[in-house]
Amino acid sequence: MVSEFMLQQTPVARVLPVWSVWMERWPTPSALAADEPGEAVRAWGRLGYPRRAQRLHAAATVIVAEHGGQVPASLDALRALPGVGEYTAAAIASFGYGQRHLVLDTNVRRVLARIEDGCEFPPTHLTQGERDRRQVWVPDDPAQAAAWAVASMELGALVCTARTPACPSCPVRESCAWFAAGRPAHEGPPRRGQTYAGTDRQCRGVLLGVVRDAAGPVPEEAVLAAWTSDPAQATRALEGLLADGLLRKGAQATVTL
DNA sequence: CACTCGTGGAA
DNA sequence: TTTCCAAGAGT
Repeated sequence: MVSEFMLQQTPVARVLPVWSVWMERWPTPSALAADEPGEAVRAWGRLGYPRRAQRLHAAATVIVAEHGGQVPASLDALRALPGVGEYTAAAIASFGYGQRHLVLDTNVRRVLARIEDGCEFPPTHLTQGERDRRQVWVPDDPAQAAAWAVASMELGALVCTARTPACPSCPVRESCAWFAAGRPAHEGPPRRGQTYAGTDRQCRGVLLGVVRDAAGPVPEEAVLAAWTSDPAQATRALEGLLADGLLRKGAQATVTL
């Protein structure tokens, strides 16, 4: 569950070291729940999207309060936990409990888009229709389904990659529609296009980083001073971080995690 | 459905 | 140097 949270939009290589330290410190949901949410945010380091740390801590609290400290096995119970969406719930139930679910992450979506649809990339947004069409790929036997979930994801992560897929060494290239079609390039508009420099997101990251890397409470003034290009934006970002509970007001105009 | 929310490494 | 993008979730 911890690794699934950390891997939401963050590469494996960057997650590994943080995950090791985290699991050493908080081996169980109750251990995490007993500590401060701010400590979870601090231990999150620079993995990005620190709200995931906050939600993981909140999920641990719910697990202790409602599930006896054990990560629930049912999809519905998992889905009800903060920070657990369709993918993460299916991943935990499948990888952790050997259940039969469609674990449809970005890797598997790409793999099946190529194999079945002959398209280089899946649509931008996941629809129920796509989900229905992929569901039939899941083996009937739960253990086989769980193994298939891991395998299809690994195939996408290591072989059938987004940029330069290793088709020559792909074990299923003979049954891949995209390969058979000569690997046609993606049609349509660019799939993404988000600038990051100068955004509120970057600003929030800078401000939170100041507090995260400090030993104790940081003067509000010092936090805002970390973003000089647009003071109004800094003020707005700080308010947002406080509203989100990622930062808290301390004594004497200071802020803490 | 569209938008927001971090970060850093590889192409 | 700029762009792309990595095991998504919540509003």
